[in-house]
Amino acid sequence: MDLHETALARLRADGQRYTTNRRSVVEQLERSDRPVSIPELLVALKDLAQSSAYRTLSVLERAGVVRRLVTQDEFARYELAEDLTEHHHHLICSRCGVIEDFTVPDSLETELERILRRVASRRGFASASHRLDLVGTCAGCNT
Amino acid sequence: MDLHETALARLRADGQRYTTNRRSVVEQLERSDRPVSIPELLVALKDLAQSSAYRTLSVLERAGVVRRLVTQDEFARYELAEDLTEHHHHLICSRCGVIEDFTVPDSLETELERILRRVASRRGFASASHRLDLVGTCAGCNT
DNA sequence: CTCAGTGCAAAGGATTTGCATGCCG
DNA sequence: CGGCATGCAAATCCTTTGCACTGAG
Repeated sequence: MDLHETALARLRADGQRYTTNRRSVVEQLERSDRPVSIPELLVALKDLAQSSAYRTLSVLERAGVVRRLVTQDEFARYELAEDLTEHHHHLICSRCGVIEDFTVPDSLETELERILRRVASRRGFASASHRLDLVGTCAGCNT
Repeated sequence: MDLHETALARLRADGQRYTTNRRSVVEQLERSDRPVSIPELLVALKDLAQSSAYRTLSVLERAGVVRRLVTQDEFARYELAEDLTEHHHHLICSRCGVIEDFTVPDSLETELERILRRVASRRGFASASHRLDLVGTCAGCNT
């Protein structure tokens, strides 16, 4: 199924429209291979007002189209929802805040899932997803 | 080595003192079995001013005594630095923001480390540590 | 046409900071 | 004693919100 059709469907299900602004934001996230902060988004989409960016992303998040990431960085970052992309993890630079995507072998993922499911049920946590990040300093910041 | 001696040593190394306030904060974190937010800290330590809490934790973080965690929650949370406690992971409640600790089998940790080390070096990331969290809704929020 | 979405500017709220005071080393 | 840490209050800055206008359906 197409990304935009899915986005449209999810917004509709949430009583929302799929407007030009919202489509632009989704397209921008699709174009990027890493989570995007709002300042970055505003640079890429000159006609988007800051408040609209916040509002749009908030709506898209509630509809399950995007996911909000919070890091040590000063800004929050957004990416397409997990089920609209490939399951992946993040390399986070603790110096400049940039985030890159990476994946691990399926065998490890499966093992992880199995163990985490057990932990969750033991603690009474519901419908848990996991998050595996690598934190360090990126190539750029090391030089 | 004792926790407070280590804290003292690390602060000294950073040109800082280990004052009463700072010791109280470290003790409070030691006492808690989960990361603590600043509002929580202020309740536990009535005599601590809010600005001092922020400043103290900032100093302790720079000295490598505590670690700052950021979640979707409105407040940041702090815990003792990884090497002062046991290596562990977090169950994060996306509803109320509470964080609980958990551990996974050594075999999985080892496997994780091995693979992540490979990913990091391939991407030019330096001295990376990892972070594995479970996100869901806690027992309290499910009822 | 109607109402949700948008832009602008102002408000919110966690966190940071300036400054005077007090305590640690 | 001298300078760093602390408290108080004010300032910052990301994010949210009020309001009037515009555009989608």
